[in-house]
Amino acid sequence: MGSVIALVDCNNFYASCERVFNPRMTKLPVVVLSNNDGCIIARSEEAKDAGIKMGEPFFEQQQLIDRHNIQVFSANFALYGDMSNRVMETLKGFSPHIEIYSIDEAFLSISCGSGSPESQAREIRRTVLRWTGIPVTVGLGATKTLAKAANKIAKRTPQCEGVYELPSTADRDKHLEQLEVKDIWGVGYRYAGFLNRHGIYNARQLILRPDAWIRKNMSVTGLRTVAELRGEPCIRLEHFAKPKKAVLTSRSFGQPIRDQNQLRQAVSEFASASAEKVRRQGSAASFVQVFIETSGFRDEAQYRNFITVGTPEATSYTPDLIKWASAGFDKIYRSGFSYKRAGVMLSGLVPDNQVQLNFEQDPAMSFKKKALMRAMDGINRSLGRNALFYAAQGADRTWKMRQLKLSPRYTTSWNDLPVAKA
DNA sequence: TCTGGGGTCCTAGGACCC
DNA sequence: TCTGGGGTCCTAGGACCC
Repeated sequence: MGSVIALVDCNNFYASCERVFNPRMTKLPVVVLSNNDGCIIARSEEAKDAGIKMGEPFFEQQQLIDRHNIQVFSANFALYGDMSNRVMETLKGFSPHIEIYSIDEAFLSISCGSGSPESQAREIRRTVLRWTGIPVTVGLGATKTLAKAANKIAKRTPQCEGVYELPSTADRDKHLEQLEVKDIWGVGYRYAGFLNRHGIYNARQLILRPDAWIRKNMSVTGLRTVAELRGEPCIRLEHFAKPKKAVLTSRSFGQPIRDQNQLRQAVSEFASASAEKVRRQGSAASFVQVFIETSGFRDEAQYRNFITVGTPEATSYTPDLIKWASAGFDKIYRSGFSYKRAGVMLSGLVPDNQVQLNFEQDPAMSFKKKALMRAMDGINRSLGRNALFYAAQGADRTWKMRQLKLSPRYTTSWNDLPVAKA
């Protein structure tokens, strides 16, 4: 007794970020595109009302966009990441028990001591909006899954005004009738179809099924989801971010690449970016995976392949990782194809300070490598990504993304600072 | 035609999340 | 012309061992 889980979710987060610095657009429909200006990955309410679909290719929605005068932005993840930090810092003021679940969501454990959970939730909403300009919705429930469910209901019910609490009393189950199985956290497209075929359409019907049936058809993860819907906490609040087990950097290219050297440069760049992410969490990688692929949408010869290369000892040293990635790449590259996408995954991540040194290796060298990486990361942090980069990455960037509608990095670059005019 | 019975470890694939 | 990117967990089945 005494505490409840709140799920705070930023509304249409990327679209909202763009609007914070474009007050003129407050009432205009806004969409944000994925990398390479490929798909629509965020929509303001007005854009949703206009019938713009989530995840659809931009070019297919172009007519609708023109007709409704929808404002279009290329993804600006530097901006969104920074805005996310501001929102999360604000939330930390409301509860020390917080799990940052994604770029735009956090679970908070709220104690019922100081005001009802609902009044606290309303205060959270007001404060985040005032301090960051980002509107949020808060769902309240006895478990994470119920908080998620409450959030879903709040979002689609205007009368909730951004806050909804699933009651903890016995009649909670009736409220679960409002929740379609496809909207349950942990039930995706496949399971929703399966459940529907068995006559189960909403969360209430689901929790009435016997455990054995759930276990058999939806595995133990399904069982956890159902227990949580019944009000029994099974998924803990993770206060500390767990280190990632694998890190991936991949991109589609603005233009297809046929040339081996150019493609190798892209692969080197992805290896370098992944290495930096690995260092940031204090890890070293035991495996390097490289993949390359052709478009899949084009009516021409297709090729995709990947390779896993084991490193002699776990490392986070960029030149070594570029070397292994390039070697792998040269093994899987085939000429005569138009490549559209490539990526480098680093896995088998171990804490950097526990790396087993090869006995032939000079400990002083390992120390120098780490010092060099620290210096390089520091310079790139202060002067911008890739201020320093390796020759292997190539200087011409022929494979760069298309980002025709990029907004300025208002909050992370002095040059892009918004200017108030008198 | 017959072709044990366990265990463990690894991997590929499928499900999910944002 | 143009179709995102980055993760986690679970399970089944094969390899291998005794």
